[in-house]
Amino acid sequence: MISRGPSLTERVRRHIKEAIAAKRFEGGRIPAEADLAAQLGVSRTTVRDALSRLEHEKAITRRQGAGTFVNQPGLRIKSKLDEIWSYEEALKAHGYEPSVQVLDVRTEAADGPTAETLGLAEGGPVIVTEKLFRQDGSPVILARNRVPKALVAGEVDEADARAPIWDFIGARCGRALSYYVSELTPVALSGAAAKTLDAAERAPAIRFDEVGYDNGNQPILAATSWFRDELIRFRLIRRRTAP
Amino acid sequence: MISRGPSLTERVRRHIKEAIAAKRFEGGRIPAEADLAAQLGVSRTTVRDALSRLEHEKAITRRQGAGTFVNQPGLRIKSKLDEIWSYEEALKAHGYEPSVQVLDVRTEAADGPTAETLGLAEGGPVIVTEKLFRQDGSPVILARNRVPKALVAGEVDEADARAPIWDFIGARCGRALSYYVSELTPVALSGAAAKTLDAAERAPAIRFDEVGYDNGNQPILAATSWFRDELIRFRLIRRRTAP
DNA sequence: CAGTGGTCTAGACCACTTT
DNA sequence: AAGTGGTCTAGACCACTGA
Repeated sequence: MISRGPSLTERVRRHIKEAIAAKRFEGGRIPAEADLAAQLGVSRTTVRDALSRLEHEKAITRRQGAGTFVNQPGLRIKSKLDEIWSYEEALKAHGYEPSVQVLDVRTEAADGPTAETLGLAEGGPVIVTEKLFRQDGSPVILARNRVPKALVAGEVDEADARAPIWDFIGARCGRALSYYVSELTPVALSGAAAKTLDAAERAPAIRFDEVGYDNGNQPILAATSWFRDELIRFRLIRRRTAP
Repeated sequence: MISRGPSLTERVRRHIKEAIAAKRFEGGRIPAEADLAAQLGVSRTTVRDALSRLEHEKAITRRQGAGTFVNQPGLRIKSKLDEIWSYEEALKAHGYEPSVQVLDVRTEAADGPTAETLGLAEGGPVIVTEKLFRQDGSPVILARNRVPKALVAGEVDEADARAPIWDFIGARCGRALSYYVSELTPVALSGAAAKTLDAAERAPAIRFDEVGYDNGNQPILAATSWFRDELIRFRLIRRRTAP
């Protein structure tokens, strides 16, 4: 049967996911929805909802008339670009133990573009934190986060800044980061960024310009990050979408 | 009522999508699921399925207990990286009329890595096409596609190669491209690639290394593309996923 | 508290794939 | 023809939001 947990659908999803991980499905074929429902003692709708979630995670493939199948491991990619939520986790997925160094925490006046993206008056105070992520001692990611000071309760010190940014926002702003809209630009590292990342002048890198939104689609975070690519690589899955 | 079309759910989805585009929902608030169901004369399940699809496309946001809301236009991004399916379409979304130039069509022996990703014997013949996409005359994307010759019916000429690659595969290989797994690397353009793209030596760019799969998760396409970023920019939405 | 989306059931028929 | 996922219905109760 199924272990306890949140919703029935979610428990069914985890149950199937565990079975996939344990390779309990012969030939990668998952039993028919009706069979699963009978086995687990739930309705077919519940099974279908669970399978839909797994399909969306690219864990399985459904083919009408044919059946439901476990995806190849290559498809179940770690550190998919669109699912990265924490740089620490992304680096861990690459097999290294990351370390975080807080370079700076300061309050400054928002410049024009920042004020605009965050919906502030120009010059309104923002808290800026800069962090450097290392892998085996080598700097890999440089991140600069900007949060409106008005949203943050209390003062911010280095220890606060060390936590992942969404933890910080959840704890200190009374709301949760829901998603990022990210823009991705290839750059040649230079000056301070190159030095901080211990990279050659004009070394190729990727810059992320991101805006973080809360559940109500209000912008609460403006972030810029630089990635050295020798040590971290991004993958994603592209699918056709309906018109 | 609802216009004719594929499935009821899909028709409901399009109906709602049109209403969103026409701004027929006051204050961006979409009626309650039960109301929509009654209005359209379908079950609430059908409405929910349609809304789920729209939610996945980031067209709407659902908040339990509160309601369903139209997303801000900024969220409904064009040319999202994970939804790009045709470079022509992506360029059009940037507001330019793209042109395509076929640089080369040839048959060659697969090298080791290509043979491995495509599941061929080493040295097995692959058809290679190289295409250059321009925007207002400026080269923007250089794409190199490799397809196993055994999959392709008949000979391939420039006119065949001019079509989008999935059209070509659908028409000539008897199967459909279902999705890509893409790896993204920042590079400094040099040599032939820099020259072809009319870019400065060591100009920053992004290289895509991709494998295209069919419905049965079989690899049928190995592609490499280079993008000049001055003219095209990529965005994506990052969301938290369930553990 | 009323209203909303979230979960869940039981059952029916259809479209497609495989044998 | 048998078996599979896809669609659709009608109805129930729960969890959460907001006034």
